[in-house]
Amino acid sequence: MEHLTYGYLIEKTGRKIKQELQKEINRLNFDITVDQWVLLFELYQYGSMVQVELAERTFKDAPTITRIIELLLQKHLILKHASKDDRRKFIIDLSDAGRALVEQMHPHIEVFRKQGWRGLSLEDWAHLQRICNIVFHNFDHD
Amino acid sequence: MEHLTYGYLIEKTGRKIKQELQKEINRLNFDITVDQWVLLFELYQYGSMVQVELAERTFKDAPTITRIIELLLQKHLILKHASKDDRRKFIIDLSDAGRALVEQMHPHIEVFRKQGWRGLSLEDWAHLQRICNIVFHNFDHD
DNA sequence: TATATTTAGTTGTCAAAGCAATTATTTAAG
DNA sequence: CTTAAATAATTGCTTTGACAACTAAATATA
Repeated sequence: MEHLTYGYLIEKTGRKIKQELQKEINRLNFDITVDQWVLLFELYQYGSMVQVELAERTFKDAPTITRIIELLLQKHLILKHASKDDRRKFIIDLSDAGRALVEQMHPHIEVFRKQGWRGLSLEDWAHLQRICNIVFHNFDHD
Repeated sequence: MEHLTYGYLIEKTGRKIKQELQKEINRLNFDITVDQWVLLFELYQYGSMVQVELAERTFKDAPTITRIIELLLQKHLILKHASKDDRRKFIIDLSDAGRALVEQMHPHIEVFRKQGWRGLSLEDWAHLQRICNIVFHNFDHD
């Protein structure tokens, strides 16, 4: 564990969380990736959305969103239809199957999430938020 | 910024750091990626190493290391030679060009690193380490 | 010693990240 | 009103991450 830098530490931790969550999803026999889950859950929480909004919310770029959407369409978990007021836009919606999947997965994800936070407090959460947000902000623009 | 989970927050922050560091490296006209930098710097700090060791130190898996090494060889920044005592192993070394590059880049990377930590203290660093290590450990094995 | 198990490294596949370039459409400016 | 600039989404390219399957060599076991 020598002397990692904060960037290294954060990246390593994030990768670990993602990797283990993926394993858990696989163990439960749900056939989607973590990033696909994130996108579905976003739609579940905030309702149908245009692709740019999805990109902003998930901090992914437009091409990445395009491709995740492609995969979720193949799995029939979302619907994509053209916007009427702006013909450049496409509105993305959960399908019934998508909604059902989110509702089935959500409790398991919550359990997983809590397990990862074992031994940590709400105060720690406040710390983590503060630190990450400052770092993020320090790099945002300048 | 709604109500992110810790996993989300950590991943988002890590991605931001990596992205901005890459931009900085590009601005300075160094022709390598962040992950290639990490590997070079590891060799610079700890000396020549076998691929498994590089994998452990950087928390990357063997195939990823194989491929990063391939790219660094193309750029003549490292050397790869067979180990005498174990014919499965390959010893990876910095080339003179690699060493020179690290020494040229290092000060800039340090400046970048410090800029990202603006407004944060040593105590914050201790907090971050504690939190990340606990989360990591919570997922390590169970 | 012969056989089985680990270990080191490689290759292939798919998903995702980041970037540049492109198309189509909308909005702003002249 | 026409042209220029901005926006939404897509496509292509390169790198990385995770996993599975594989080869070759070393170590352990019978």
